[in-house]
Amino acid sequence: MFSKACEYGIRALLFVAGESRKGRKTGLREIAAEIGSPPAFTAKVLQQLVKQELLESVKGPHGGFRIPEEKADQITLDKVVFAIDGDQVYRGCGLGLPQCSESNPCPVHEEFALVRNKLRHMLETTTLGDLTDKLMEGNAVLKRG
Amino acid sequence: MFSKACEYGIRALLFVAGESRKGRKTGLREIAAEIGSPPAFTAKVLQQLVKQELLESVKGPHGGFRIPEEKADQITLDKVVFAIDGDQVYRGCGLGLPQCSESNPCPVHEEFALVRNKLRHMLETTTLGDLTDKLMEGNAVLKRG
DNA sequence: ATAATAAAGGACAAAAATGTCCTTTATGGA
DNA sequence: TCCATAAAGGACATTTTTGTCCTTTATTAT
Repeated sequence: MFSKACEYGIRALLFVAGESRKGRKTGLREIAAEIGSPPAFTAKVLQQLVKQELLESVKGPHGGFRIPEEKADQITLDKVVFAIDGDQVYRGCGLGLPQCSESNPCPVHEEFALVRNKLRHMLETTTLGDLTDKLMEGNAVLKRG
Repeated sequence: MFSKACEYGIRALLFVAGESRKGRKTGLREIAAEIGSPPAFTAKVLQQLVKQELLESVKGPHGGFRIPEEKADQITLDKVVFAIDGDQVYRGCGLGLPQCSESNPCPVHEEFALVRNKLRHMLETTTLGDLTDKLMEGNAVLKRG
Protein backbone atom coordinates (compact mmCIF):
# COMPACT_ATOMS: atom_id res chain seq x y z
CA MET A 1 0.00 0.00 0.00
CA PHE A 2 2.59 2.53 1.17
CA SER A 3 6.34 2.44 0.63
CA LYS A 4 8.66 1.35 3.42
CA ALA A 5 9.84 4.94 3.62
CA CYS A 6 6.28 6.06 4.24
CA GLU A 7 5.63 3.39 6.85
CA TYR A 8 8.77 4.35 8.74
CA GLY A 9 7.80 7.98 8.43
CA ILE A 10 4.37 7.52 9.98
CA ARG A 11 5.71 5.36 12.77
CA ALA A 12 8.50 7.83 13.49
CA LEU A 13 6.11 10.76 13.57
CA LEU A 14 3.84 8.96 16.00
CA PHE A 15 6.68 8.11 18.32
CA VAL A 16 8.05 11.65 18.21
CA ALA A 17 4.58 13.07 18.79
CA GLY A 18 4.20 10.93 21.88
CA GLU A 19 7.56 12.01 23.29
CA SER A 20 6.81 15.62 22.45
CA ARG A 21 3.72 15.45 24.64
CA LYS A 22 6.01 14.56 27.49
CA GLY A 23 8.13 17.57 26.64
CA ARG A 24 11.01 15.50 25.23
CA LYS A 25 12.94 15.78 22.02
CA THR A 26 14.00 12.49 20.50
CA GLY A 27 17.16 11.57 18.63
CA LEU A 28 17.46 9.48 15.48
CA ARG A 29 18.95 6.46 17.28
CA GLU A 30 16.15 6.33 19.80
CA ILE A 31 13.48 6.73 17.14
CA ALA A 32 14.90 3.96 14.98
CA ALA A 33 15.26 1.66 17.98
CA GLU A 34 11.70 2.32 19.14
CA ILE A 35 9.99 1.82 15.82
CA GLY A 36 12.32 -0.95 14.65
CA SER A 37 13.66 0.70 11.52
CA PRO A 38 17.11 1.07 9.94
CA PRO A 39 18.60 4.28 11.41
CA ALA A 40 20.38 5.67 8.35
CA PHE A 41 17.40 5.08 6.10
CA THR A 42 15.06 6.51 8.68
CA ALA A 43 17.24 9.62 8.81
CA LYS A 44 16.55 10.24 5.13
CA VAL A 45 12.83 9.98 5.71
CA LEU A 46 12.96 12.35 8.66
CA GLN A 47 14.87 14.84 6.53
CA GLN A 48 12.04 14.85 4.03
CA LEU A 49 9.47 15.34 6.73
CA VAL A 50 11.41 18.27 8.18
CA LYS A 51 11.65 19.85 4.74
CA GLN A 52 7.91 19.45 4.31
CA GLU A 53 7.46 21.04 7.73
CA LEU A 54 5.65 18.09 9.23
CA LEU A 55 8.41 17.71 11.81
CA GLU A 56 10.85 20.01 13.61
CA SER A 57 14.52 19.28 14.12
CA VAL A 58 17.21 20.82 16.30
CA LYS A 59 20.88 20.22 15.66
CA GLY A 60 23.62 19.90 18.19
CA PRO A 61 23.79 18.64 21.77
CA HIS A 62 20.37 17.99 23.28
CA GLY A 63 19.01 18.31 19.78
CA GLY A 64 16.60 15.93 18.14
CA PHE A 65 13.13 15.81 16.65
CA ARG A 66 9.94 17.26 17.93
CA ILE A 67 6.30 17.96 16.98
CA PRO A 68 4.35 20.56 18.93
CA GLU A 69 1.12 19.01 20.17
CA GLU A 70 -1.06 21.59 18.41
CA LYS A 71 0.71 20.72 15.20
CA ALA A 72 0.24 16.96 15.66
CA ASP A 73 -3.48 17.57 16.07
CA GLN A 74 -3.59 19.29 12.72
CA ILE A 75 -1.45 16.90 10.68
CA THR A 76 -3.58 14.32 8.93
CA LEU A 77 -2.17 11.07 7.62
CA ASP A 78 -2.77 12.07 4.04
CA LYS A 79 -0.28 14.93 4.46
CA VAL A 80 2.39 12.49 5.56
CA VAL A 81 1.65 10.01 2.80
CA PHE A 82 1.69 12.78 0.23
CA ALA A 83 4.99 14.15 1.53
CA ILE A 84 6.72 10.81 1.05
CA ASP A 85 4.82 8.78 -1.54
CA GLY A 86 3.24 11.58 -3.53
CA ASP A 87 -0.28 11.36 -4.88
CA GLN A 88 -0.15 7.85 -6.29
CA VAL A 89 -2.47 6.51 -3.62
CA TYR A 90 -5.15 8.87 -4.82
CA ARG A 91 -4.50 9.28 -8.51
CA GLY A 92 -3.09 5.99 -9.68
CA CYS A 93 -5.40 3.77 -11.72
CA GLY A 94 -6.00 0.34 -10.24
CA LEU A 95 -4.82 -1.25 -13.46
CA GLY A 96 -1.96 1.18 -14.04
CA LEU A 97 -3.52 2.92 -17.02
CA PRO A 98 -2.10 6.45 -17.40
CA GLN A 99 -5.24 7.79 -19.04
CA CYS A 100 -7.84 6.24 -16.78
CA SER A 101 -10.50 8.72 -15.71
CA GLU A 102 -14.20 9.14 -15.15
CA SER A 103 -14.78 9.73 -18.84
CA ASN A 104 -12.32 7.08 -20.01
CA PRO A 105 -12.49 4.50 -17.26
CA CYS A 106 -10.67 1.21 -16.95
CA PRO A 107 -12.87 -1.77 -16.22
CA VAL A 108 -12.31 -1.56 -12.48
CA HIS A 109 -12.50 2.22 -12.23
CA GLU A 110 -15.82 2.44 -10.46
CA GLU A 111 -15.05 -0.41 -8.07
CA PHE A 112 -11.70 1.12 -7.19
CA ALA A 113 -13.07 4.58 -6.72
CA LEU A 114 -15.22 3.33 -3.84
CA VAL A 115 -12.30 1.74 -2.06
CA ARG A 116 -10.00 4.62 -2.76
CA ASN A 117 -12.51 7.14 -1.49
CA LYS A 118 -12.80 5.21 1.72
CA LEU A 119 -9.02 5.20 2.08
CA ARG A 120 -8.79 8.87 1.25
CA HIS A 121 -11.47 9.74 3.76
CA MET A 122 -9.69 7.74 6.42
CA LEU A 123 -6.34 9.40 5.70
CA GLU A 124 -7.87 12.86 5.61
CA THR A 125 -9.74 12.52 8.88
CA THR A 126 -7.13 10.75 10.98
CA THR A 127 -4.59 13.02 12.64
CA LEU A 128 -1.27 12.21 14.25
CA GLY A 129 -2.85 13.47 17.46
CA ASP A 130 -5.67 10.93 17.24
CA LEU A 131 -3.23 8.07 16.81
CA THR A 132 -0.93 9.38 19.52
CA ASP A 133 -3.90 9.24 21.89
CA LYS A 134 -4.30 5.57 21.11
CA LEU A 135 -0.64 4.91 21.62
CA MET A 136 -0.45 6.66 24.96
CA GLU A 137 -3.57 4.96 26.22
CA GLY A 138 -1.86 1.68 25.48
CA ASN A 139 -4.41 0.74 22.83
CA ALA A 140 -1.82 0.37 20.10
CA VAL A 141 1.87 -0.31 19.57
CA LEU A 142 4.61 0.75 17.16
CA LYS A 143 6.62 -2.43 17.26
CA ARG A 144 6.25 -5.99 18.37
CA GLY A 145 5.31 -6.35 22.00
CA MET B 1 -1.57 -0.89 -4.78
CA PHE B 2 -0.75 -3.80 -7.07
CA SER B 3 2.55 -4.59 -8.75
CA LYS B 4 3.06 -3.82 -12.43
CA ALA B 5 3.10 -7.56 -13.03
CA CYS B 6 -0.33 -7.82 -11.47
CA GLU B 7 -1.71 -4.87 -13.41
CA TYR B 8 -0.49 -6.34 -16.68
CA GLY B 9 -1.91 -9.68 -15.63
CA ILE B 10 -5.40 -8.36 -15.02
CA ARG B 11 -5.43 -6.32 -18.20
CA ALA B 12 -4.16 -9.28 -20.21
CA LEU B 13 -6.77 -11.62 -18.76
CA LEU B 14 -9.54 -9.17 -19.58
CA PHE B 15 -8.39 -8.78 -23.15
CA VAL B 16 -8.04 -12.52 -23.61
CA ALA B 17 -11.45 -13.10 -22.04
CA GLY B 18 -12.99 -10.68 -24.52
CA GLU B 19 -11.37 -12.34 -27.50
CA SER B 20 -12.31 -15.77 -26.17
CA ARG B 21 -15.97 -14.75 -26.24
CA LYS B 22 -15.55 -14.15 -29.94
CA GLY B 23 -14.04 -17.62 -30.25
CA ARG B 24 -10.52 -16.35 -30.85
CA LYS B 25 -7.23 -17.30 -29.29
CA THR B 26 -4.79 -14.47 -28.82
CA GLY B 27 -1.00 -14.44 -29.14
CA LEU B 28 1.46 -12.71 -26.84
CA ARG B 29 2.32 -9.97 -29.33
CA GLU B 30 -1.29 -9.02 -29.83
CA ILE B 31 -2.02 -9.02 -26.12
CA ALA B 32 0.94 -6.81 -25.30
CA ALA B 33 0.07 -4.42 -28.11
CA GLU B 34 -3.55 -4.19 -27.02
CA ILE B 35 -2.94 -3.59 -23.35
CA GLY B 36 0.20 -1.50 -23.87
CA SER B 37 2.66 -3.65 -21.95
CA PRO B 38 6.22 -4.90 -22.58
CA PRO B 39 5.83 -8.22 -24.44
CA ALA B 40 8.65 -10.21 -22.84
CA PHE B 41 7.68 -9.16 -19.35
CA THR B 42 4.04 -9.85 -20.06
CA ALA B 43 5.01 -13.34 -21.21
CA LYS B 44 6.37 -14.08 -17.74
CA VAL B 45 3.17 -12.95 -16.15
CA LEU B 46 1.07 -15.04 -18.50
CA GLN B 47 3.23 -18.05 -17.68
CA GLN B 48 2.38 -17.64 -14.01
CA LEU B 49 -1.30 -17.34 -14.77
CA VAL B 50 -1.24 -20.49 -16.87
CA LYS B 51 0.54 -22.37 -14.08
CA GLN B 52 -2.11 -21.18 -11.64
CA GLU B 53 -4.74 -22.36 -14.10
CA LEU B 54 -6.36 -18.97 -14.50
CA LEU B 55 -5.53 -19.02 -18.21
CA GLU B 56 -5.11 -21.63 -20.92
CA SER B 57 -2.33 -21.70 -23.47
CA VAL B 58 -1.76 -23.61 -26.68
CA LYS B 59 1.66 -23.88 -28.27
CA GLY B 60 2.50 -23.97 -31.94
CA PRO B 61 0.93 -22.46 -35.06
CA HIS B 62 -2.51 -20.97 -34.40
CA GLY B 63 -1.71 -21.28 -30.73
CA GLY B 64 -2.17 -18.58 -28.15
CA PHE B 65 -4.07 -17.82 -24.97
CA ARG B 66 -7.67 -18.42 -24.13
CA ILE B 67 -10.17 -18.38 -21.25
CA PRO B 68 -13.41 -20.32 -21.59
CA GLU B 69 -16.32 -18.00 -20.87
CA GLU B 70 -17.63 -20.17 -18.02
CA LYS B 71 -14.22 -19.97 -16.45
CA ALA B 72 -14.01 -16.17 -16.76
CA ASP B 73 -17.33 -15.93 -14.99
CA GLN B 74 -15.92 -17.84 -12.05
CA ILE B 75 -12.53 -16.16 -11.74
CA THR B 76 -12.66 -13.32 -9.24
CA LEU B 77 -10.06 -10.57 -9.16
CA ASP B 78 -8.73 -11.71 -5.81
CA LYS B 79 -7.66 -15.00 -7.40
CA VAL B 80 -5.60 -13.11 -9.95
CA VAL B 81 -4.08 -10.76 -7.41
CA PHE B 82 -3.22 -13.66 -5.14
CA ALA B 83 -1.65 -15.62 -8.00
CA ILE B 84 0.73 -12.79 -8.80
CA ASP B 85 1.15 -10.61 -5.71
CA GLY B 86 0.37 -13.13 -3.01
CA ASP B 87 -1.59 -12.24 0.09
CA GLN B 88 0.11 -8.94 0.92
CA VAL B 89 -2.93 -6.91 -0.03
CA TYR B 90 -4.91 -8.69 2.65
CA ARG B 91 -2.41 -9.50 5.37
CA GLY B 92 0.08 -6.66 5.39
CA CYS B 93 -0.13 -4.11 8.20
CA GLY B 94 -0.70 -0.54 7.06
CA LEU B 95 2.40 0.54 8.92
CA GLY B 96 4.47 -2.50 7.97
CA LEU B 97 4.55 -4.01 11.45
CA PRO B 98 5.14 -7.75 11.24
CA GLN B 99 3.27 -8.48 14.46
CA CYS B 100 0.26 -6.25 13.93
CA SER B 101 -3.00 -8.01 14.75
CA GLU B 102 -6.36 -7.56 16.40
CA SER B 103 -4.86 -8.22 19.82
CA ASN B 104 -1.68 -6.26 19.18
CA PRO B 105 -2.81 -3.54 16.80
CA CYS B 106 -0.81 -0.75 15.26
CA PRO B 107 -2.33 2.71 15.66
CA VAL B 108 -4.05 2.57 12.28
CA HIS B 109 -5.15 -1.05 12.50
CA GLU B 110 -8.84 -0.44 12.92
CA GLU B 111 -8.97 2.31 10.31
CA PHE B 112 -7.11 0.15 7.81
CA ALA B 113 -9.21 -2.90 8.45
CA LEU B 114 -12.28 -1.05 7.19
CA VAL B 115 -10.61 0.00 3.96
CA ARG B 116 -9.00 -3.37 3.43
CA ASN B 117 -12.26 -5.20 3.98
CA LYS B 118 -13.87 -3.03 1.37
CA LEU B 119 -11.07 -3.79 -1.07
CA ARG B 120 -11.23 -7.48 -0.28
CA HIS B 121 -14.96 -7.57 -0.78
CA MET B 122 -14.62 -5.78 -4.09
CA LEU B 123 -11.93 -8.18 -5.31
CA GLU B 124 -13.85 -11.23 -4.15
CA THR B 125 -17.11 -10.23 -5.81
CA THR B 126 -15.83 -8.92 -9.12
CA THR B 127 -15.26 -11.53 -11.80
CA LEU B 128 -13.34 -11.35 -15.04
CA GLY B 129 -16.68 -11.97 -16.71
CA ASP B 130 -18.24 -8.90 -15.11
CA LEU B 131 -15.41 -6.70 -16.31
CA THR B 132 -15.40 -8.26 -19.75
CA ASP B 133 -19.07 -7.29 -20.03
CA LYS B 134 -18.12 -3.68 -19.39
CA LEU B 135 -15.34 -3.81 -21.93
CA MET B 136 -17.47 -5.29 -24.66
CA GLU B 137 -20.29 -2.86 -24.04
CA GLY B 138 -17.76 -0.09 -24.60
CA ASN B 139 -18.11 1.15 -21.06
CA ALA B 140 -14.42 0.73 -20.28
CA VAL B 141 -11.02 0.54 -21.98
CA LEU B 142 -7.73 -1.28 -21.49
CA LYS B 143 -5.47 1.38 -22.89
CA ARG B 144 -5.54 5.01 -23.78
CA GLY B 145 -8.21 5.94 -26.26
C1' DA C 1 9.97 -36.03 -41.60
C1' DT C 2 10.55 -31.20 -41.82
C1' DA C 3 9.76 -26.44 -41.44
C1' DA C 4 7.32 -22.82 -39.33
C1' DT C 5 5.05 -21.07 -35.37
C1' DA C 6 4.19 -19.83 -30.64
C1' DA C 7 4.50 -20.55 -25.68
C1' DA C 8 7.92 -22.02 -21.83
C1' DG C 9 11.96 -21.24 -19.57
C1' DG C 10 16.63 -19.71 -18.31
C1' DA C 11 20.01 -16.17 -18.09
C1' DC C 12 20.96 -11.64 -18.10
C1' DA C 13 20.21 -6.18 -17.85
C1' DA C 14 18.24 -1.91 -16.20
C1' DA C 15 15.74 0.75 -13.00
C1' DA C 16 13.84 1.73 -8.63
C1' DA C 17 13.52 1.09 -3.78
C1' DT C 18 15.87 0.18 0.24
C1' DG C 19 19.73 0.58 3.06
C1' DT C 20 24.75 2.05 4.64
C1' DC C 21 28.74 4.98 5.37
C1' DC C 22 31.21 9.03 5.81
C1' DT C 23 31.67 14.07 5.72
C1' DT C 24 29.67 18.61 6.59
C1' DT C 25 26.98 21.93 9.14
C1' DA C 26 24.83 23.79 13.11
C1' DT C 27 24.47 24.17 18.13
C1' DG C 28 25.26 23.94 23.07
C1' DG C 29 28.38 23.60 26.90
C1' DA C 30 33.02 23.59 29.16
C1' DT D 1 37.56 29.24 21.73
C1' DC D 2 37.24 24.49 21.42
C1' DC D 3 35.01 20.22 21.73
C1' DA D 4 31.28 17.10 21.75
C1' DT D 5 26.86 16.19 19.84
C1' DA D 6 23.30 15.50 16.52
C1' DA D 7 20.93 16.49 12.20
C1' DA D 8 21.87 17.32 7.00
C1' DG D 9 23.68 15.76 2.97
C1' DG D 10 26.37 13.26 -0.53
C1' DA D 11 28.09 9.06 -2.33
C1' DC D 12 27.79 4.40 -2.60
C1' DA D 13 25.91 -0.68 -1.88
C1' DT D 14 22.27 -4.05 -1.87
C1' DT D 15 17.87 -5.89 -3.03
C1' DT D 16 13.70 -6.08 -5.46
C1' DT D 17 11.08 -5.12 -9.35
C1' DT D 18 10.80 -4.54 -13.97
C1' DG D 19 12.28 -5.61 -18.37
C1' DT D 20 15.05 -8.04 -22.39
C1' DC D 21 17.12 -11.76 -25.08
C1' DC D 22 17.91 -16.19 -26.58
C1' DT D 23 17.18 -21.17 -26.45
C1' DT D 24 14.05 -25.07 -25.79
C1' DT D 25 9.73 -27.47 -26.24
C1' DA D 26 5.36 -28.47 -28.17
C1' DT D 27 2.20 -28.25 -32.05
C1' DT D 28 0.51 -27.65 -36.78
C1' DA D 29 0.72 -27.83 -41.67
C1' DT D 30 3.22 -29.09 -45.68
